[in-house]
Amino acid sequence: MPPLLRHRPGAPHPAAPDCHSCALQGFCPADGGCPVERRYRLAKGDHLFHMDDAVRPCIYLVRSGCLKLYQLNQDGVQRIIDFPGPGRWLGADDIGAPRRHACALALNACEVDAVPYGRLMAMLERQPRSAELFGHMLSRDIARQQRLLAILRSSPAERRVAHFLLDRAGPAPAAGRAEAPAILPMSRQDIGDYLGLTPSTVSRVLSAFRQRGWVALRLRGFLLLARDSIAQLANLT
Amino acid sequence: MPPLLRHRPGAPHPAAPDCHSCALQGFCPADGGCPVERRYRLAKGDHLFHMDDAVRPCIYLVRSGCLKLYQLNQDGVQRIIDFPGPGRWLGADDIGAPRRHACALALNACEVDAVPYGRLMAMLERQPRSAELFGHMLSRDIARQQRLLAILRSSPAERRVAHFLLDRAGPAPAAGRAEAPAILPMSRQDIGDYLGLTPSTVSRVLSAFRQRGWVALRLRGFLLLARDSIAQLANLT
DNA sequence: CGTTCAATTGAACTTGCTCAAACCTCGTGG
DNA sequence: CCACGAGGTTTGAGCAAGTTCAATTGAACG
Repeated sequence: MPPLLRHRPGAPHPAAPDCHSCALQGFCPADGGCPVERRYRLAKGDHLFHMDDAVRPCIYLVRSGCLKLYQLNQDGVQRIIDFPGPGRWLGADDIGAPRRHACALALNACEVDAVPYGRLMAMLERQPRSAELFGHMLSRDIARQQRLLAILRSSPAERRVAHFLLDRAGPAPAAGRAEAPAILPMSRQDIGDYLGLTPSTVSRVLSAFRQRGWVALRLRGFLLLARDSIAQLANLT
Repeated sequence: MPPLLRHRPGAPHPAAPDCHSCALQGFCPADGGCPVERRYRLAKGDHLFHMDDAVRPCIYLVRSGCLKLYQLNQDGVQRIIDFPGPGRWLGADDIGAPRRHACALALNACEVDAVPYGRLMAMLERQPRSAELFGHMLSRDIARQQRLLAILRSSPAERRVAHFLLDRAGPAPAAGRAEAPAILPMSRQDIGDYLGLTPSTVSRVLSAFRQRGWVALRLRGFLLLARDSIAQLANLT
């Protein structure tokens, strides 16, 4: 079990924990009743939870770092579900289930805040239209899954990778500002599993992008040099 | 707007509406407070709602028939999301959104019951652990999406079609009983869009199954002759 | 009975996979 | 400090699967 930060459970959170990029944006009451209970620090390779763990009734907010959410087949083959990073949450789809249905592994050093279901629900119920709020909260994840489904259904490899890179790079920088280097903490194998491609194909496509001058590649990161070209190829709908 | 059945809103549902196969199985109070407000009858080709319609705060329970849930690209290309049939619901992922993000089209004659969010939520809140219940309700859909994701990521065409047929055929009949004929109300194009294949490939695979004696094909339906072989090919994990 | 649209089938082609070899990176230990 | 080894990455050649395009068949409906 990973070490946890000092923070008195039950008390309102001592300092605003990155509210500007929080997944609960707009749901917390303005009077500072932050529902975070604990902060976990994970080192690279640590598991936040395993498949078939008993579900601790919490959702987790990712503050920094990047995780790999995956399932293990009985064949031992992994099925990547997602790579949640800062501003995302995990565990909401295990609400009401007895055991976790996936593993969550830290790809690099991570900070993760735990919010107990009880506090989340109490907070929502203090708001009018709690059902709508909760639904809206979940709908972002459903929409993300559907975007991935759309890509997997029938896109060539280059479009899949283009989409993935844009997703990793985040929103475009303000006009006139340079692209920030983006990290790629997962292996080519992981990317391939996520996109339905083989590691070889991922590598080939990335090399092709590099040769066209679209990206600068490093082993665990990249820099977008031609976001427009990549976005055009990805053909975002 | 489709015609609606006579049923006094606000009153408890006059007759138990197919509770044995209802998607709300286990959530309704035992004392008969069925939250259904109205029943819609749709003819083949009718839309229950369109993309970008203002969201009427209801979820819809499919009682009979089969619908096509899809989005329209700006290119005019359709993206199939799902084919909800009896016992499924629609619209839960639009909770909290201002506009519907997909179209729902009846593929044949359908009966659909509407449940207002308000009643659903009131019903859940009368139960202990309403959050868990609601989460459990949604998790079935998420699990379905993830199963589809797994298939799309890297299965050959035959496995995709095998999986689709098993999904359409429903659970195996009791030992010794014959397979019931299953309907296939959608076009080959729709099946292809759903599975990430071309209509040609779908047709080829179905023909191959027929030639192996695994299925009997009709234009808008089929009959499983060798469920075992197909299940083995689908290799359900 | 003819029209129309969907489904089937065939042939050539393209894409991404498989298999395999070479290479790079990084941690480990001499 | 350097050599070594292990694992991940890149790249190539051949191959198999599915697509594209087009022609044919079939079914439904006026």
